[in-house]
Amino acid sequence: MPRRCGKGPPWCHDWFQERLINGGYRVTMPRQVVLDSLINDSGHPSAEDIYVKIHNKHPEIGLTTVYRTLELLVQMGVVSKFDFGDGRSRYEISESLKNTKHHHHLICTNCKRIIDYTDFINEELELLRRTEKGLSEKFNFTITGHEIQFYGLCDKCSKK
Amino acid sequence: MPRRCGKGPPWCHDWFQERLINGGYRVTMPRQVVLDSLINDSGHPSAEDIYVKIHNKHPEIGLTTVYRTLELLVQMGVVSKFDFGDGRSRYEISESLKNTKHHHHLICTNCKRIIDYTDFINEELELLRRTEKGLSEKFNFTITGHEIQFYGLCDKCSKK
DNA sequence: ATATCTGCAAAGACTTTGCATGAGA
DNA sequence: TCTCATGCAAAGTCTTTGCAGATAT
Repeated sequence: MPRRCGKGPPWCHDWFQERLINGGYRVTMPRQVVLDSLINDSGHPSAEDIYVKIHNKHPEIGLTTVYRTLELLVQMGVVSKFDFGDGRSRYEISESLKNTKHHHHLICTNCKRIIDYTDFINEELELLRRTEKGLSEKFNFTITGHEIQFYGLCDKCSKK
Repeated sequence: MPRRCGKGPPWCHDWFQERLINGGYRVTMPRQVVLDSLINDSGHPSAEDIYVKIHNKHPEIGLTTVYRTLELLVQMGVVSKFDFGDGRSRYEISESLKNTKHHHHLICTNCKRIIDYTDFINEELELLRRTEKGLSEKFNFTITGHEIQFYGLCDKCSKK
């Protein structure tokens, strides 16, 4: 039977507890803390970024658990995993669970700065939908996601 | 003074020798062998794939050199580096140096199969050009490349 | 009660670095 | 000749795994 948050701690989310239970998983503190950290993060944290961020309040949560939790969250479709080519995976809460608009990424290959852009998105999305449809028909793929990113040098790095 | 291939071995490419020299690099056997392997590879080999592929004919070329050469080739713009989320980098000769059309990738998240698709590319490219222009103006970025990939399950994997 | 989760330490996978030897110009 | 490139082994990162103890239901 799903527990209810009531006036619970900030990392307590009804919908998440229910999704865990429906998936046959247990509602644990580390899972809720990691999820909450991602909900309140506007960036693209790596596993270690998350570990460090929650470490003050929750020193009992280990890096291994963060990795394992992220894997679970990705598998549940709650979180998206990205690779921007700097050798570590980065995570972001799924757009549908956040109040942010759909966006793509612009990455500076020099300083690794990542910019989310939402401009031009509508046009892109429309094309993506069509492409997705075409691709799934032609190759018999069940398409679950896409990634679009632009690489280049940011203003500061290109001045040098 | 640039050497000329003449009736040299298959891995001898005039233009590459010149580009090396112009860049202040030396024309060495491993560099030419790695480049030639990529030219004759229609897939998306990892560093180790390349190492294995050339190892029979060139057992004297070590994995470290393959890594170092790939880094050089990417930096020279001769080769593109990709990350499909399976924990290793993958490489492809730049389209302008090969007789293949521009393509994007469709990746099966289960069996890791990668399909190059060229359909819908024209429409995509046109949109990308516009987006690139818009982004570079808005964020003052010097855009050097883009990556578009779709993820999903291939026909075989989605049947299971 | 008991199957799942967790933390720690150790192992694993890929990539990079240090250094002496070898090769290109 | 003299600098740059290479191979080997070792080190470095990020990530995963094994296992005993802790926790959720």
